[in-house]
Amino acid sequence: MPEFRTSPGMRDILAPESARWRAFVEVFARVAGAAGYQQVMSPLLEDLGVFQRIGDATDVVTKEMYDFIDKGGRHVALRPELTASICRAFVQHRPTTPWKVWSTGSQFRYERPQRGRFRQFDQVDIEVLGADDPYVDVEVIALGWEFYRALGLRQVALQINTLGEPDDRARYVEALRVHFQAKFDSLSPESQATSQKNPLRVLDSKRAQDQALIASAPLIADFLSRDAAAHFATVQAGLESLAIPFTIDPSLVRGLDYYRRTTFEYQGATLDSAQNALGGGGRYDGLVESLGGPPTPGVGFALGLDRTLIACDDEGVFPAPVVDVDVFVVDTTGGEEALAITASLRAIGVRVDRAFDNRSMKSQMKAADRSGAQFAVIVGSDELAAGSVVVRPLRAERTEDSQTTIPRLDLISYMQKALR
RNA sequence: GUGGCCGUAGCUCAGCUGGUAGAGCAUCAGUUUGUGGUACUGAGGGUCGCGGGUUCGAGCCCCGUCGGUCACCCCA
Repeated sequence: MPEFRTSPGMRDILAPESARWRAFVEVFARVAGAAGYQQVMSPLLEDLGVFQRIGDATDVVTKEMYDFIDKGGRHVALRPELTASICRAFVQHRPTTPWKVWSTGSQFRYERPQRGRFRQFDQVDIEVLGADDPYVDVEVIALGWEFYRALGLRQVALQINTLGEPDDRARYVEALRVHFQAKFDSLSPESQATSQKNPLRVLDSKRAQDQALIASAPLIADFLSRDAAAHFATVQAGLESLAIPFTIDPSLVRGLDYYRRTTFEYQGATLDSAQNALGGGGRYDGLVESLGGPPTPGVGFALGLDRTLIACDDEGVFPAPVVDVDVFVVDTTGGEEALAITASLRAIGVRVDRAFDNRSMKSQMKAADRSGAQFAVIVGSDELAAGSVVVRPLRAERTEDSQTTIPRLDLISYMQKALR
């Protein structure tokens, strides 16, 4: 065992998976860009207070934050999510609204790692600030849906719900509290505690013991104001007009306290129940204000890279792209020729690799084969003396005279034609 | 934070009721005195996670610890 290895919940992403991650973000950037969203890059580190506005009742804030005092005495934290940072950026820069942005990057939560869950994890993210229109909710939800389709995923289920206006939500939470209090003893010990702090969250419990009481719980639908009900109805109608299938899940409350009105979640059918949330989001109309900005409606989502890639594996879609070179230079005369040849070919945009350490020709040819190159350019002592190089096709069937010797000076134009 | 399972070469793993380590793949080299993909041959590489204990003797048993994994929790 090496003395040092990655810290728990952290990992190295090596090739070919690293290329897949890059491609993943590129697809997302394309989908978001095509809808008029622009990228925002915010710091990994913020004042702790930025994230505390997410809500004191959430585990993300109270138990899972990587926070510390920096050398200047500031209490800072590694971001546990993107939304709060982006809202802080909105307050700081006051862009014109609607501000439609996408973002991506690592986030940090101190949790026990398991399948589809790491302490450093990546998401892609969409936020729209400054528009109250239910059709923004629809656009955002549809964007996530499109993205999954662009990856090739088919077995994704969209769940939606509404939590109502703040007043609706407050009355509903109170009704839930009463409901759970009445049958307190039949709740699991964990849910008993949760029902005191945040009754909504009990609806999220996966324990069998709690299911009966969850099923008999009051429904948010009975607490909605006219405006909230109308908003939700328009969201549903919009999704229907786009032919995006969805299910209304009254227990979909999501983990962050800032959600108001619309909430939604994309669930992978192939993942089992524990970590089946590929992505989720909703409205968070009060968040910007709580960060010191003007009253500003907001809606957005975050999609987890790890879980989405697991879903891709399960469906056999979105494989890691192959990263090959075009040409591999084999030089048995010491390597200086290879230096010149690779430089001149790279200068015209040809992807070129070479061997080092003056290995045997056989060894270099093996490396050439593994590189995936279409051609090997071979320089031995004869070629060096004659001012020529051998160009050998590697992909084609092997035949005795498939290779050809050309003057060194003709190599650039030869390759330009051969690789066209 | 709680619990189950696991921890042997770079990777995947084998190792019977305890007798001081093996395979496949990968790597490197050779068979082929300049030329890859197949085949054959060989080589390098392990203080069996770490620390204690039991024993004449531990990879194998016991305790602890660290790490991994899965589940709860939480959430993406």
